[in-house]
Amino acid sequence: MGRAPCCDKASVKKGPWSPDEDAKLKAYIEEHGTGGNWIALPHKIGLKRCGKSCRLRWLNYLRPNIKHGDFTEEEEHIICSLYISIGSRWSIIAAQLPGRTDNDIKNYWNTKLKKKLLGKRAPSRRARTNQDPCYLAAGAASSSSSSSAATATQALSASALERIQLHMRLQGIYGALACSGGNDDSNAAFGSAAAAPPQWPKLEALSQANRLLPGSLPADAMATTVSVQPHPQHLVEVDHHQSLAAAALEGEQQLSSAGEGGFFERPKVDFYSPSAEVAAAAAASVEMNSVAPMVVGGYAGAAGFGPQHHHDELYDFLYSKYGSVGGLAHDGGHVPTLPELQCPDGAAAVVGADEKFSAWTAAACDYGAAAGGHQIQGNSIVGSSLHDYVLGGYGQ
DNA sequence: AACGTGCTCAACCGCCGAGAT
DNA sequence: AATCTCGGCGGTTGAGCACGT
Repeated sequence: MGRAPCCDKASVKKGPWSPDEDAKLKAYIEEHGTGGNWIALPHKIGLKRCGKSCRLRWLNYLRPNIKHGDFTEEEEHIICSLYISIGSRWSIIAAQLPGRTDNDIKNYWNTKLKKKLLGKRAPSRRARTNQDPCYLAAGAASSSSSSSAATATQALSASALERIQLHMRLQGIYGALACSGGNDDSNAAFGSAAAAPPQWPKLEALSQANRLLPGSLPADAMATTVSVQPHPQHLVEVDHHQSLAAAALEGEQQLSSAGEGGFFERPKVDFYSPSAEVAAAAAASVEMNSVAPMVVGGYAGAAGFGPQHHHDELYDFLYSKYGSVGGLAHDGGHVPTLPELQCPDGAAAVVGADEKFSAWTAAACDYGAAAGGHQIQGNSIVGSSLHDYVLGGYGQ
């Protein structure tokens, strides 16, 4: 049942930090650094705190150049796009937003953005502790470790479910705008530009100036602050097809490297690739591309809807063009660009993301692009279990 | 004014992976 | 190779505040 706690809980103070404790911790770290040992640090300063607590306090609150509150539209957009792409990898998302902590982003997502995008109320305390069916459905996956019945539904994490919802909402928006008349044949829909479903919003580069992290921080203060290196070749400069191919190739490699016995069966991949060399070259520079899952899911043939289109769509959705519940103003039609995601831990993060992707794209992405419809085909378990959860979010 | 409910966010918990021994 | 220690991460909790009735 896990390893022993890192400190003696009986002699360790918990709860909110006092200004005095903050001052002690800040002064010490600014002068000496952490010494590479958070556990020993509180004893050196004379704080009755757990080392992990000190680390958290420093990283989330005391560290220089931390921003709190007031997320900009651009930041919201980045968070949403990355969440759709990689799920709840808050540290990776935080690495794209200088000055923001993973904790802040996580809180912001859970309390505001999720509701704005999904139109879903956060489960009440009562619902969480009792038997609220919606909450149980949503939380089934994350709390199912003790269950021996590893159903497909349970294998989907709560964040994956939310991402399905987000995608479906965008799908619905798209369908309402672009798809006149229903389409019961999903394969036909994929082959038709007129009925093509949207691809994932593309991540593009923020200006480099906006990406650089403060260089004045002590090295150990950057423990979870990942340096974002200038990137010589932005996705935005890469031919779209190259990006698709590269991302698909990378996903292919990662999935194959996951070895045999994977939980999910891979869907058949049939994506456009100009050439293997180009794809390989692009793959070397593209750490992650949110288009990849859609490629894996079989959408790559869709034509006529460039990444900017869906990027705009997400933005418009987020900022009320389509009457989302958020209601934030969208001034002047300017759409901020999104960052090319640079994973601090590189391949591992990508692999993890793709595992999630393969999970739900394979299981649930074979749904039709019918206008206004949110059908899920090909996996009745996922479809039925999602039904209430998904539809419950509409109409707000 | 009093009460109940919902929201926010700082902090905690427990697991995992990496590195050291 | 096995075990231990630590940093890091994502999920969850709960105190305090805001708001509605």
